[in-house]
Amino acid sequence: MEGLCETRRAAIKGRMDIRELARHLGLSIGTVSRALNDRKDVSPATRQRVVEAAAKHGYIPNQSGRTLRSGRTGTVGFMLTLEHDSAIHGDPFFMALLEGLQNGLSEHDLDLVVLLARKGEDALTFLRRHVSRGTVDGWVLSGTQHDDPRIPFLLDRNIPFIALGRTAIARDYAWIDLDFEGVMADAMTLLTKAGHRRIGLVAPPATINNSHIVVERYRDALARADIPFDPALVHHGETDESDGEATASELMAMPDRPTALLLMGETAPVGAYRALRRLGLEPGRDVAVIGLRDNPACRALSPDLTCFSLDLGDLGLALARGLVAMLPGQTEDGGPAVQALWGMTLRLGQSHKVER
Amino acid sequence: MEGLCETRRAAIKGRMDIRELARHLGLSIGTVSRALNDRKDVSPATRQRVVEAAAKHGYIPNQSGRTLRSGRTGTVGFMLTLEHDSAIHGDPFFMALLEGLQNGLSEHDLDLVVLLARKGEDALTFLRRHVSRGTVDGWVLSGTQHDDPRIPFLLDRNIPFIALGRTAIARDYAWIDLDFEGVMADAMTLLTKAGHRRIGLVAPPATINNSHIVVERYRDALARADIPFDPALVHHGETDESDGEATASELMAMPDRPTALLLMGETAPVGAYRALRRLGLEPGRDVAVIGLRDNPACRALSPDLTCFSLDLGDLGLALARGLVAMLPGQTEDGGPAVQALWGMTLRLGQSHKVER
DNA sequence: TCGATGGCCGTAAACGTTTACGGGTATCGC
DNA sequence: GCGATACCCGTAAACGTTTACGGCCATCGA
Repeated sequence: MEGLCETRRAAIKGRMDIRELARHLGLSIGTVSRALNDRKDVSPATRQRVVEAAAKHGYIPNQSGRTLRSGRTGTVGFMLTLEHDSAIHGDPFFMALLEGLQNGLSEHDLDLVVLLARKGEDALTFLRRHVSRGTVDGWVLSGTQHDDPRIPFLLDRNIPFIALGRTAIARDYAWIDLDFEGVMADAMTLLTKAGHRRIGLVAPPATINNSHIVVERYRDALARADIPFDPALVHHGETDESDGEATASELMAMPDRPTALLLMGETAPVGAYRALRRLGLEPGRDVAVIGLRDNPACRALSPDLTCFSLDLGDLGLALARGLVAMLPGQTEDGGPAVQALWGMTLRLGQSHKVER
Repeated sequence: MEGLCETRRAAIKGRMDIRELARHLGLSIGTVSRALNDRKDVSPATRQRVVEAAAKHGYIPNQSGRTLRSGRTGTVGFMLTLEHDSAIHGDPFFMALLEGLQNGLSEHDLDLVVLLARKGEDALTFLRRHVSRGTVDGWVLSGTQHDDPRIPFLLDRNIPFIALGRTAIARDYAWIDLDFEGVMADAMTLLTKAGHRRIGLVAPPATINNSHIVVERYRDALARADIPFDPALVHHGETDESDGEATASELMAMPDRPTALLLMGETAPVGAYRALRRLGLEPGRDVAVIGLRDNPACRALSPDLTCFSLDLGDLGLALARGLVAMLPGQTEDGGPAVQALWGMTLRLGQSHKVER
């Protein structure tokens, strides 16, 4: 009876069970499980025999079964919110990042799972849904808002996570953020040293956290150079291509128009080039232009855009390691949560120059 | 005893069980499950009462439990192989596609899960690993090779999938592919009508399936225009930026150099523009250039690149619907597997022109 | 009135793992 | 020779759902 039942299951499903594997080996499923999970209480000889048999029969443990019992999924979730789709679509930022993340997680036998919010689904309900379904062990959060409800949500349930980007939340959690302070300092120094006194700034929307940092450092740099702050020179927008074009047009239509543009968006410089040329102005000759990152779109610009670069693969690796340290049972404790700024290096092109 | 045990579990875990929810309602867990899954054998009044209680307590079923029992995960996997990373990194193709996919799946209460192969992990072993772990119910395959082992693997185990791209495999399966036939016909007509007789072609690597189609149609078009085929004008490469630059340089160094370049890669035109200008040649004036797709990088080019466009969101939607029709229990049968070409429309810029 | 039918609901057995617990040897120290 | 101690291994109970099955009650037709 019992034997019949087991053969039936194996025959029907055609899948290698841990039970089936144990039967082949003449062992109990408990021993097989212990052997495959590198736990103690298994003799080296048996362990090897089990591992070899598993490889031979192509046995890979069912994830639902092990998750249900152990509570661990062996996966980490990356939350991709496509709220501002234009900003993301033009953005190869994440693709390169994902690879680094997966590489970092692979070191600990973990897998990365990228999840997308459903149409019209709020970021928090999306997170809540997947958290209570138990899809992943930990989270990498991107696109952090100035006041991001996901952070307290995860903190209160002490679910491991690391954020790509700071917030205004005054609680202790792990994050890595791009060094916008350094970027702004370098860019503003370059421009003020060259004699620019009217510098147009395109910053991300005010809801995004780094927007505040950018504007703050912009004003600091002006003060250091004894230049009065003119709020009309600062624009907040989606920092995508079309917005870059519109904003550059507006700034250049001012009576006392800027001599330099600082565009803190991935594809904004593309639009800015277009807008300038429509006005008969050439970037790098009539107007100085500095962008944020040397992404493929900006690399296509001519003259070469002066902007900043970073190693996205390394950043992904750092995020992965920061998160892994917080997962239960990985190390003893992992120490304090990582909080770090990720430096970006200035790449001089031709676009920051002007002829006087 | 029993009551104590249950309270302990709920107190410790702090999570709302189906058992806990049933206790609150004074119902059995079977009835609760049936009510939430919209099955029969539940009175309308009870059903409503259960649904309301679930919403009130924020109960969301644990995925591992339901998957383990039912065999369904409610998710669809998108396989992202970063083998040719340069081709992908510069490629916002997928990001836009993913959104359409998720939207299509949301219609059926399914979720998209993007998975990355580990470093050095073969595409097939990656797939085999996740299939036997049972991570998803169906697959969307991209980057199909000319002879792709993943196709027979999934077919033999009759696991639902749809491929973005054809292969040379003569078996019946669902796929949607870009209409490279149409693209090549339109592009070649444009060039030959303009009098070009030496047209340089940059095609994807020979292992990629569409590479064959591209070259085939290239020769067809030449034959139609009574132009002899010169194999020296055809290059196979990664079709990324640096490769586009190298290939364009090579082609332009020929004694009888081409008067037009046809670049069937996402970012190859960016490199080509750069190479041409280094030789003192201006795209759209001295050499005609036609690209594949109007991605952000190509949109940054000046003069405007003549290339093709498609709605990636719609494509994702179509893929999702094609796959959903194959999932068990969705419809009666779903009919024959969808096999379709996805049209691309020509966008005329300035780059295809030449002065004679 | 009675058998049959159908609507609701509870019971319990799965699904495939992990893991606490206990038992059986062999080894070791005295 | 004997108790104590490792070292292995098997047993069985979880984990949270779904679902086949059976039972109860009300309704209905004759």
